[in-house]
Amino acid sequence: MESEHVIRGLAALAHEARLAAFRALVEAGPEGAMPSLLSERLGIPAPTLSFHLAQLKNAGLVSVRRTGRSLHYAADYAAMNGLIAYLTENCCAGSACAPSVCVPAIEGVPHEAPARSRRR
Amino acid sequence: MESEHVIRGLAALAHEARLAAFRALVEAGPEGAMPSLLSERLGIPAPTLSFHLAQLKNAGLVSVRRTGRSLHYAADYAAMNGLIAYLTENCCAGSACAPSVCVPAIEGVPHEAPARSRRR
DNA sequence: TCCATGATTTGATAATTATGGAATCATCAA
DNA sequence: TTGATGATTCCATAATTATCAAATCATGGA
Repeated sequence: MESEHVIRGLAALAHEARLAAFRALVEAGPEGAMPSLLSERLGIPAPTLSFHLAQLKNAGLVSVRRTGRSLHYAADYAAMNGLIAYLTENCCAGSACAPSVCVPAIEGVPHEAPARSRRR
Repeated sequence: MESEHVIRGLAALAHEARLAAFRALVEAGPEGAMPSLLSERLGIPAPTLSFHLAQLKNAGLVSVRRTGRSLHYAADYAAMNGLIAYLTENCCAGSACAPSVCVPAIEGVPHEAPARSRRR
């Protein structure tokens, strides 16, 4: 079920701490950021932040990788674009819509442009 | 508080019934649709739908107008674009981002294009 | 080993949100 | 008025979500 996935994404972003964390990661770029940094930067206790990052991860909006004893969370641009595409799908009855696409300009892994408004 | 408004919008969309209703309204265009129609189309009891439409309205994502004894809810494209703009703000550290804009192609009231990525 | 550090899990509590039948409101036509 | 119709509000119940101290896990040195 496609919409279910979208709903999880929207719900994940619909919280002050998570939206702030996600935006910080979006700014951070493909490199991502460590929980300890985000915790300090956003003023969120580590366990609470961990809970919220888990939600974002569960929703597929961020990815994690480990380097030594620290983790690096990074925004998943493709997932974000997918969300936006779903919202704007069919929005203009077939015309006048500029594509909503966002790709990290920094080097990083090349993300393919997300599918757009497949009309029926 | 800007983010608070965005959070209300995201939370409003992060629900199966509301996302379905909003998308139906997005498809319906500026004309909008009546609750009774949506209720039947989406299979949602009238009181429940009314509750959810109120949430969408409270979040500023839809507008309402009355015609006789029926109401017409319509998607607010500018609000939707504002949401998307907020999410993609700073997403690419300043480059490579196509603008995310959606305007109703049908006649209707002309919506100004939403503000995009005002960098700091 | 043992310690220090970065991070998550546990768990108990608090707060918020969703549901839909019944009652009520709003408008119009006869 | 009265009746019919479109829609919302009330309200009790159910379900979900958030918080963070304390405990635990994971990794890399000394």
